Amino acid sequence: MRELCIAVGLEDQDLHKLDQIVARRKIKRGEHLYRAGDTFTAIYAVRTGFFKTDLIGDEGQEQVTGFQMAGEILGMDGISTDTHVCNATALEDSEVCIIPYENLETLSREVPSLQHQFHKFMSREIVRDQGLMVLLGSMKAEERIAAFLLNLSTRMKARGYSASEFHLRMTREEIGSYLGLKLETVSRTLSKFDAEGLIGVQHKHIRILNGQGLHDLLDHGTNT
Amino acid sequence: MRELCIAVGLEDQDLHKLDQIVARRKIKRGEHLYRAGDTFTAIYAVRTGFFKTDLIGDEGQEQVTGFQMAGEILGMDGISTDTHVCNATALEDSEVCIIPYENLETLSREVPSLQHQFHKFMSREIVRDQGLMVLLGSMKAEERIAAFLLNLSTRMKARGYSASEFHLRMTREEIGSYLGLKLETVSRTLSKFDAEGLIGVQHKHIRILNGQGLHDLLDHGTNT
DNA sequence: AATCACCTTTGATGATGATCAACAGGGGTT
DNA sequence: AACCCCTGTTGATCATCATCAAAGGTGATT
Repeated sequence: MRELCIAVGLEDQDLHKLDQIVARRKIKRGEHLYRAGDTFTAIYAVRTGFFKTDLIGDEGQEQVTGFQMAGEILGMDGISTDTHVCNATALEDSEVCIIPYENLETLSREVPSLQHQFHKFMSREIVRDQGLMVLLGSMKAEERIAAFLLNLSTRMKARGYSASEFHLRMTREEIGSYLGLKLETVSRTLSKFDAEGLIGVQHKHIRILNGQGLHDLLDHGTNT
Repeated sequence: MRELCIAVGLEDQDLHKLDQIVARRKIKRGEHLYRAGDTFTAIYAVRTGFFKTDLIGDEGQEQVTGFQMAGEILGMDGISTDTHVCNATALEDSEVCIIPYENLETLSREVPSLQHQFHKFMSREIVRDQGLMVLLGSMKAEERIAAFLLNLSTRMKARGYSASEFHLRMTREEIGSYLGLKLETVSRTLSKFDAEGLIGVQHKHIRILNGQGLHDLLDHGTNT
């Protein structure tokens, strides 16, 4: 339990209380953790694996709204209307902690540090979404891809994996959907970065060869 | 106090407690409610007026992340790091309720319905942001403008104003920034809608003449 | 090992919206 | 009333990325 993200900073006794309301669940690759329209009952903390969340627009167009890895929280979109508005799908065999929402509210009334931690996670999600809005609203294709790769790299590193070499769990199409680009543009841009020596691309295996070079792409091509 | 959005559904006695921690503040047009980098101490409920929030990217490019009107909450981005990440600016003379965050956490431990209401507002913000991500990631210029106008119309109506006739508080440039478009594109698209009889445009005064027509723009031009 | 489905790459073309530029209109101030 | 600045409109051109199309790779399944 100690590694459960939302439990950071809890006292032993409080951790034990949290432990009692939490269950676990394994999700196989390709399975849904929840779907848009499902009744909201719990939020989920990713223990292992990799997820995507997506929204289906009114006419069936899919838009990926996020990729979640170990330590990240899923499902907070459901609190607002007691119904999940997005789908959550495992992109590899995964395991989550199920945190029943009613119990979480009750417990966080007893444990201020848990309450505060939960609020921070909600707020972090808001900040993350707004960062993506800036990306979608003002960056060009190359900047989006560079930002995406650097973001993934940072998150991998924070989890003890290599920051410079990793496997993409998602397809080019899913990346494109997330970044507001078509899959061909994603593929082309990755090829270009590869040709320029910024990264090495072999299928889904990515090596960051010149992180600074990727950073430089972000710091210049912006509009006034 | 009763109209304070976050207070919906509270008992009289709880409302009184909330009342005791809340203060008010007037903000003149053009003034900041808070700025990026300010220490986070409170969230704000708009009582009257109109705000925009924006994020300044690493090289000074502004991106509007939202427009807030009466009953909407500002500042929840700050919980995550105890620092506001965006600016909030009044677009007309306005008044807000100041809800000191520490007091809110304390009180919401005593008042479950307040706690739940607060969580709903955070979640609603997440859902709103994700809706905007879909707009930015997959809609064309005309669809974005149509969606924007309809969204404004709906929110005006919910507050008792006319849904078919209202004043824009923001400039074309701010609309463009919000929608990921340039101001010229915003202007051109509004002119086109006007020419087609969908709306009437006189400077910042907008009349919705054919709401269904605007809706139809959304329901078709989407990608597979 | 062979087949198949899916993912990816790459090329050619075209549409959308950005950019550059000039001008018009309002609102406020003196 | 005259002026000025800010905001908005409109036109012409151009860059970016979407679209259409074809072919090559990979991994899974039989």
